[in-house]
Amino acid sequence: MPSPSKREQIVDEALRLFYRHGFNATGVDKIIASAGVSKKTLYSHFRSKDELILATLRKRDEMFRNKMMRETERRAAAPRDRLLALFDFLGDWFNEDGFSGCMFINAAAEFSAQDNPSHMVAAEHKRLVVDYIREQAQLAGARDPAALAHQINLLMEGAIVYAHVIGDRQAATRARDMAEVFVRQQLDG
Amino acid sequence: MPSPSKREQIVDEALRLFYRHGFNATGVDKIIASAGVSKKTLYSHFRSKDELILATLRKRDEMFRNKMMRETERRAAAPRDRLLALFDFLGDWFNEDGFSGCMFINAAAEFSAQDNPSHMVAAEHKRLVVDYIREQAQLAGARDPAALAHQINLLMEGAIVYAHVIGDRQAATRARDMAEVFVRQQLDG
DNA sequence: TCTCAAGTAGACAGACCTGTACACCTTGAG
DNA sequence: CTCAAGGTGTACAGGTCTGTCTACTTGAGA
Repeated sequence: MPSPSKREQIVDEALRLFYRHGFNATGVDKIIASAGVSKKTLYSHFRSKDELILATLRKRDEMFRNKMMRETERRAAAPRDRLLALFDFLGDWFNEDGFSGCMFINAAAEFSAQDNPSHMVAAEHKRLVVDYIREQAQLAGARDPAALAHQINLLMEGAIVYAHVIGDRQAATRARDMAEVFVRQQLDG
Repeated sequence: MPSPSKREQIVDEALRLFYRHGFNATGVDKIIASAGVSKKTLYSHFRSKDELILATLRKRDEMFRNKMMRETERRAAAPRDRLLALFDFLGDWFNEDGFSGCMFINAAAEFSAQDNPSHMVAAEHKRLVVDYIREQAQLAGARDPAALAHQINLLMEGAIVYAHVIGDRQAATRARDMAEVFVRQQLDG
């Protein structure tokens, strides 16, 4: 049975390279060289490059949402404050070294067809993020948690695009200020 | 001297293919086959594929902003209404056949480095869109036209991501409703 | 110590990539 | 009619891509 740790090495390195350089621009040869494994090992874990891409997207989804939840909950205890703390998390992310936008937006860009498996994983990721926001909105006592979650998520997506395409460093705080309006709308008065 | 109409044929076809399938995934051979020109003709107009990509992005920028302005101004006469009509334009665009997101977000995704020439054209496009919104905000009498323009544009970017990645058909109206809040904030009371 | 599974290194097939070169055709101006 | 410029079609060089294959090495358990 192939070793799980080798598999992890491959996925971790593929994640880094796909995120930095894109999916089509990153060859299998570069992945195995960086991961320090042979081509045969890679193909014993994954039937094809496409399957490896799917595996990296699933891992990224898990890692990203875990970090988002952890960081958001570390910053604020009350659900209402957490809705805004999401944007502080974004701000830190934007200023990380090697920030290259949202990997799922990038995947949707390269795999444009909605029925492409990678595109579908990206869409699922976005839905799961909205789910988390909706939970917090519900805990905070929002009148329409689903609507508020979509509003907040839409602002987050906008901020990500701003930060990556234009390189706007204020994107996160700008979006946070906007989000505050909708949070107040649903939780005050 | 190479014929300008041939050049236009090449750029038009490259635009269609790059938008639908992505930049790296579209080979020069496919472009010349679709455009009905020989390889030599393409390379007499463009020194390299990269240069062709830049030319298509510049044309897309021109076409997109012209259409955006035309459609927005057709829908509403008053600058204030135009700020919201932008989202009606987006809604129509999202429902067009072959909608594949924003070509400049896609370009930034494939050419992730901020100093990549294609990425820089994408950033410039976004800045020019903001400029137009700011003009309208100013005409409408906004207290802080630049801030309002950024708010509206951030909502537009969010809507585009929603529409493309998740395939949300309501993205444009959702964003429009959100924009109304900020327009009111600056133009009423 | 023997065995066998998992791994490495690397050649290879076959396709596709960008960009160049060569031979030929077409067309309009002098 | 001549001829030069722009164009076509296609072969080609040199490289990269994915995915398969062979031959060899390593290490742990019976």
